[in-house]
Amino acid sequence: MAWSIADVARMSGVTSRTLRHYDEIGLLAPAHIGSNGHRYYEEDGLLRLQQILLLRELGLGLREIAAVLERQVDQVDTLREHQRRLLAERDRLDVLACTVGRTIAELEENEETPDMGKISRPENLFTGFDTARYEAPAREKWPTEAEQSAQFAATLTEAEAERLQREATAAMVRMAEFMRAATPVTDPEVQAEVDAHYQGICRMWTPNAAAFKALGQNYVDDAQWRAAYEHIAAGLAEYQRDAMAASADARLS
Amino acid sequence: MAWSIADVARMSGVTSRTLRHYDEIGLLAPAHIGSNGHRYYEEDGLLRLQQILLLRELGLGLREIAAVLERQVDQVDTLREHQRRLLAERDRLDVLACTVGRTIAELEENEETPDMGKISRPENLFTGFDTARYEAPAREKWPTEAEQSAQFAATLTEAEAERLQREATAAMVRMAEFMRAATPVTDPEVQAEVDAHYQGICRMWTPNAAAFKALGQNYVDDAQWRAAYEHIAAGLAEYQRDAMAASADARLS
DNA sequence: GTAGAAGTTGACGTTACGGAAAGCACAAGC
DNA sequence: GCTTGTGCTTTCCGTAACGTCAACTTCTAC
Repeated sequence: MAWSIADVARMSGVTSRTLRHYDEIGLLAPAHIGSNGHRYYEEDGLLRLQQILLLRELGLGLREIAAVLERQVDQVDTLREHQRRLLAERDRLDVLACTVGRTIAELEENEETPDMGKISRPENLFTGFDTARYEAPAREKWPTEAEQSAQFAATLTEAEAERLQREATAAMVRMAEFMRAATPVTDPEVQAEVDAHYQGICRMWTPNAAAFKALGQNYVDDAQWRAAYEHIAAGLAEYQRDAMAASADARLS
Repeated sequence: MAWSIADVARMSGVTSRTLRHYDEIGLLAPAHIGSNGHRYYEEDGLLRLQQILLLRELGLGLREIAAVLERQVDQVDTLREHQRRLLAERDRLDVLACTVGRTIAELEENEETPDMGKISRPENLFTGFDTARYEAPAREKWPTEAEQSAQFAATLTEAEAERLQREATAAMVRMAEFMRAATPVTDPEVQAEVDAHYQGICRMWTPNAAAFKALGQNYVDDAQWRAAYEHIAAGLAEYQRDAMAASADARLS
């Protein structure tokens, strides 16, 4: 009893295209091929197809299925590993769905603002730059100054805040270029960047030498600031801190 | 301030290949291109890239991201739909992992048998053919005969049982061909098939006309039998039943 | 002057097929 | 004998989002 490709397709529920594919990749060859080129399958082929489809429904790849059927690997090991991947992927999707849910909630919450449709909130930028976060770690040491900077931040429109963020990002990238070129932190160009940074901070408050150095150290110590710098280049947080310390020593008291 | 492709790659954490890809598909074009062909990005490009990467981390496809950023679709709607898909896929993987776990357990349970490494257990065949299941629905009406068939099934080796299953599958496919050709159930060829079926059953017990007709009706009524027939061809269960009834009327008493 | 770094385009590979095009073989009906 | 229809064949393109060469140009540094 020989079945044509359409017979097997009807019996198994797959398309003839799939059967040709399995033949092509060597997963399931027909028992013989007629003089007209047609594929004919026998019962052992059907049995093999049944096994293929069972494993396929479990989510295994065709490569793995072939290895299992050729007895090259142990099927229990393969299935155990596969299950591990399935569970990991399930958990990933679970977390992802939660994140999407939170994003939706945030978008809807801000819907009444005229700025609807905006996705780039500060916490989503790569730099993690955030005026609210900016002041937080410093507040413990200089509460009065931190209060001033908070008041300043409150005066900004969102567009202005965004422009400041982009400027800060650009400055960080320029610093990274200096670092990559192994420019000493005392180099005039680097110090000019630090000066610009200092001027920016002075729009909020005016740190003295110790405060400015502490701020630099904070970029290294604070996890979020450090991540922001390290995301741009490895070692950038330390480089920024050293440059700020050099600037403070040279020009502040 | 113009950044090279490598600058943007460092800042954003993606590869330059990815940026070229985004340019290629029109998702993110550089601000301008130098006379040497190099891509240069400006701040608005960075901002757009930030949005792209945020949405990408949420699992959206680049096509959808483009639609959102071009304001062609509402982002909240898109995210909601996306979340639905994520949850559905998560559930699917959850079920799949459970199924794989059960399969592993079954395989390990049967490990001590000499037949380890075997995947095709009867319940996994497309036909759903199973000698244990075969007798169950009939047992209520003809308990004695069902007991005989159970004893017969117990005498079979697994290889013999499998051969019988394949024979049964082949017979079902032949019947499906007759049905597809609109062959009347009283046709001699069809009746020959039914006779062979009857002979097979007679190896277990010997139904009279009423029992044989009831068996055929059972193929239509029982969900598992019906599914096995319908899986091969729509309407096959009824066709089989009618053929068996015709045979019973003509040759049994 | 030449090595090295960084850029470019182009093409192929990945998964598991779907779909279309173009052609061959065989049967039925005119 | 010719057309039409059916079923099969091979071959190629497309999918998502890039990774990975390969071959080439351009610019900078020693």
